[in-house]
Amino acid sequence: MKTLASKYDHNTVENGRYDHWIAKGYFTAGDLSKKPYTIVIPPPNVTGKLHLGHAWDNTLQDIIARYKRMNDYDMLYLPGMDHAGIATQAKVDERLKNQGVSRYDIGREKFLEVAWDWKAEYSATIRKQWARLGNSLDYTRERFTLDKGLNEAVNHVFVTLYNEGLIYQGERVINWDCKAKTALSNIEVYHEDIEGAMYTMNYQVVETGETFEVATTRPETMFGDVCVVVHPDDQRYQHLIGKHAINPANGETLEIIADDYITLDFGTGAMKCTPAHDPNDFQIAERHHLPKILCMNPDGTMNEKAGEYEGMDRYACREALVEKLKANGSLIKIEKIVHSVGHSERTHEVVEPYLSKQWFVKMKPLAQAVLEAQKDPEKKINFYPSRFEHTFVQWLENIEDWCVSRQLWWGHRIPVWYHNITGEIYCAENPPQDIENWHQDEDVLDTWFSSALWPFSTLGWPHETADYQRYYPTDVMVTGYDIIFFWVARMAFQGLHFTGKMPFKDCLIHGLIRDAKGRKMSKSLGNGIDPMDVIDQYGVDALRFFLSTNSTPGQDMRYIEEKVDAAWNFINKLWNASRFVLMNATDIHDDHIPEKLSGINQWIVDKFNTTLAMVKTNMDKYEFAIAGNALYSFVWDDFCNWYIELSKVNLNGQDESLKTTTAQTLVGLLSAIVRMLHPFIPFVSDEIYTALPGSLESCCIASYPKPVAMDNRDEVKDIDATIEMIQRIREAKVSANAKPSLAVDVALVDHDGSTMDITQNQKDLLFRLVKATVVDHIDGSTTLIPTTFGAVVIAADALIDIEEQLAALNKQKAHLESEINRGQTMLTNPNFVNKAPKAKVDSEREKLENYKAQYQTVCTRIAQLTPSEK
RNA sequence: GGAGACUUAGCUCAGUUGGGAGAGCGUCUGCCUUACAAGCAGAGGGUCAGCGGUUCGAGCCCGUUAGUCUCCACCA
Repeated sequence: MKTLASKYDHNTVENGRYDHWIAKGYFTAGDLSKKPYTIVIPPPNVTGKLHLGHAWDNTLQDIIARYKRMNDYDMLYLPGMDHAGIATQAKVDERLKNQGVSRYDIGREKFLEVAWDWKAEYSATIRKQWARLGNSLDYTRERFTLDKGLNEAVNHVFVTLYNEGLIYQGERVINWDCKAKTALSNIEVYHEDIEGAMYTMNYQVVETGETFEVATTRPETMFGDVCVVVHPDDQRYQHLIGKHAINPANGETLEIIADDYITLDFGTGAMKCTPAHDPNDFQIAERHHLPKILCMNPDGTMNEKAGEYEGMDRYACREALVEKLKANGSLIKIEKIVHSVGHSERTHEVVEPYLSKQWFVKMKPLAQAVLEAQKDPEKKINFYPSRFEHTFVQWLENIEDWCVSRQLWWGHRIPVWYHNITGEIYCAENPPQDIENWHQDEDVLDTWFSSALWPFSTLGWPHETADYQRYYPTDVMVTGYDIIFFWVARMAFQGLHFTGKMPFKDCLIHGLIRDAKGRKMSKSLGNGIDPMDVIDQYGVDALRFFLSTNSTPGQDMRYIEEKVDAAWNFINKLWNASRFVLMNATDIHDDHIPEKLSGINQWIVDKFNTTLAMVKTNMDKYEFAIAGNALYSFVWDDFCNWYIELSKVNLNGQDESLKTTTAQTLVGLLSAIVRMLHPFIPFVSDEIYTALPGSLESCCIASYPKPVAMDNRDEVKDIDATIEMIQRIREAKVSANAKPSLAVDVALVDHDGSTMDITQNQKDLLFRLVKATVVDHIDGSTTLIPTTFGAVVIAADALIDIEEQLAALNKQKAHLESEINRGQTMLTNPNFVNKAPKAKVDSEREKLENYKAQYQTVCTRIAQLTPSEK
C-alpha cells in the first residue's frame, strides 16, 4: 500500500503520470466485448498553442470519455489537428518574411515543405499540452486534416458532389481578402460598424441635359459601373428610363435602366450599378444581360479601367477621385455615415466584393436533407442546450451556396484538371493518364471542407474500415456555439449526405471563456490566460474542476482566479481527508463496504447512495456543474466535516468490530469518492485511488461506483437528530460567549417532555464533538433549545442569561407562529388540499404537526422562565 | 430588420417537469480540536430588474416594459 505525502503538491502528483497512462495503453480503444462510445476531438489549428477555451472544451470531452470508460464502454476519444489553411499560411508567410523571403520567391513546393515543418513543430506542442490537460486520447488513431487518408476522403467527396451536380464552378461576386489574396466564404466575414462617407454626385442625362443625384459609399468602384438603375414605378425618373447618363468618374455613357430591386424611398432612388464589385448589382446585371467590369486587381489596387489611377491603392484612388469630382463640380455632397463593413476574419482587412471564378457547393439540397432529418427523433442531432437547434435550423433554412475554393497553397488541392489545349475539365480522385496534357486547378479547398468530414474521415471513410463500422456515428460532439455554422452544420450535411447518418447523436454546446471583467480574451487586449501557466500554478486538476463546475451548458464563463484557487482548496481537502483515511486503514485490505452498518456508517452510506444517484443522473445529462457541485458538498460537508469527525469516536473506541466496520466504510467510500471525481480531477484521484487498499493499478481503468446495498436505514434519523443536537449546542455556546471546549450536561427530551432514549454511541458522539454529557434530568438553571425532535436542555450556569434566552425563545415563537399560520392557511384551503399532490399535502401536514409541538415546547419554556424571574 | 441570451447576496454564478431562495469568494465573531489554519465552528447579508396574467401556489410558465450582451441579415 502506498502512502500520501503530508502536503498536497500538484506538481508531484501530476508530473509523469500521463506518460505512464499512455504507456499502459489505458486510452487505446478496441475492446470488442464492450459497447463502443465515440468522441472525436474538435481538431485544434496547428497555428499555435492551445488557449483556455481549448482547455475548457477538452475538459468537457475528457470528463465524458473517462466517465464512459469507467461505465464499461469501449471508449474512443480520437485526437487530431486541423491544417487551418489561411491561418497557418499566414503564419508561415510571416516566418518567411522574417527570413527575408516571400512564398513567391521559394515557390509552391518549397513553401509546402516549410509549412509541413511548421506543422510538425506545432503539433508537438499541442500534444504536450493535451498531455498536461490529461486528455484520455487514443493516439494510435491520431489524424491530421491534411494527411493522406483524409485527402482521399476530401477528393472522394469533391468528385462525388461534382458528379452529382452539387459542386459547380462559377463567376460570382465573392468576398475577397486583398491581403491574403483569396476568396472567403460568407461566414469568414464579420461586419463591423465603421465611420465612412456617403458621396452624392450629379449625373447628367445625355439626351436631355438634365441632372439627377446618385450616391455611393465607394466612389472608386465607379470605374466598374455599367448602368444607372431606378425603380420602374418611380415618378421622378420614369421619363429617363432607356436614356443615358454620363459617369462623372470617367465620362463614359451609362444606360438608365429600371429594376424593382431599387427601394423607392431610400437615398436618391437612383443607384449606380457595379456588377463586378457588389453581389446585388451582379444580380441586376444578370437579369439585364449587362457586362461585369472589374476595376481592381486582386491585391486591392486599381486596374487599367481606372485610367489615371491605375496601380493606386483602392483607398488612395477614392481620395484622389473625390478631389477630382469636387473640382469638376460633380460632387455635391459628402455626408459622414456609420455603416457596417465586412472584414476578413483572418487578416481583418476590409473585404472587397469581387467578381471571380470560384468553386461552389450547392447548398439547398444538402441543407434540406438535414432539415428533414431534424424532424425525425431517430435521426436528429440532439443539442444541449436545445435552443441551439434553432440557431442551427435557421441557418440551414437561409443558407446560400458555399464558396469552397481558396487561392492558397496550404490545403487540399482541388481535384480538377484542365486540358492545356481544349480547356476541358477533368474532375476525378486521381490525375488523368496523359498528365502532360493537363494542368491542375491551382486552388485549394476551404479548410472547413475537410473539417466537415472529420467524424468519419478520421475513422477510415470512404473505406468501410472496422473502425468506421464500429465507431461511427459518433456519440457526442462537444464544441462552442461560435462554430455551429462553420463546423457543426457542415459536418451534419456532409455526414448525412455521404454516410446516410448524422455524424453524432448529441451535440453539447459550451460558451466562450472571458476574462474576469467579462471581456473576450484577445491578443490585442493582452488579457489572454495561458492554461499552461494556470496548470503550473494550481495544477490541471484544479483548472479542470474550475472549468467544469462553474458554468451552465451554452453559457459564457469568466475566468476568475479565486475560483481556481477554491478548486485547489477542495482538492487539498480531499487530499487531507485521504491521509486521515489511510492512517486509519492499516488493517483494511479491500475497498468493500459491509452491508451491516449502524449509526454514522449507515448514515454516511445513505447519503452516499443519494449523492451517487444524483451525480449519475446529471453526468448523463452533461450537467457537469451540478454533478461536480454535488460531489463537492458531499465530500466537504458530509464526508469530511461530519462523517470523519464523528468516525473518530468509533476509531478510538473499544469496540473492535465497530472500529473495523468504520475503517472499511471510510476506505470504501473514499474509493467511491475518488472514482466519482476521477472524470473531473483525473490526476489526484488516481494518486489517492492507487494508495487505497483493494484498488486496481489505475483509477483510469477502475469502474464507476455502484450504490451500496444496506440491510436497513433505521438509524439514519437518529444520526440526523444527533447532528442537530450538536449544532444546537454549538450555537448555544456561541450565543452565550462560552468557549467551544466548555463541558456541559445536557438532557434530551421529546415533544411531550419525556426523556429521549439515545444509544451510548450517540452519547459518545455528543461528548466528542461538543463536550456534552447526556444526563437524565437536570436540577437548577437550564437553557432549553427546541429542536425538530423535542428539545435539548443544557445545564450550565455559564450559559445562562435569562433575558437572552427569553429573547431567543420569543423570536423562535414568532417564527413558529408564522410557520403554523402558513401551514394552516394552506391546509384549510380546499383548493390546495384537493389539487396539490397527496405527498405534498401529507408532508405539509406532518410539518405543521411538528411546528405545533415545537411551539408547545417553546411556550411552556417561556412560561417557566417568566414568572420566576419577575 | 430578424433571432437568442442575460438581469437572483458586496463580487462571480447555480437554481432540473411550479411546492418554503443556494454555492464559492468577500465581510463579522470565536477557535492552532492529534487529516487539513489553503483549516474548524458560528453569524450577517436577497420585496429573485419593473408591471400584469395563469395557478391553491411563480425565481421558474405566459404577456409586457427597461437595461446589458451575442448572433444572423443588411439599401446604393
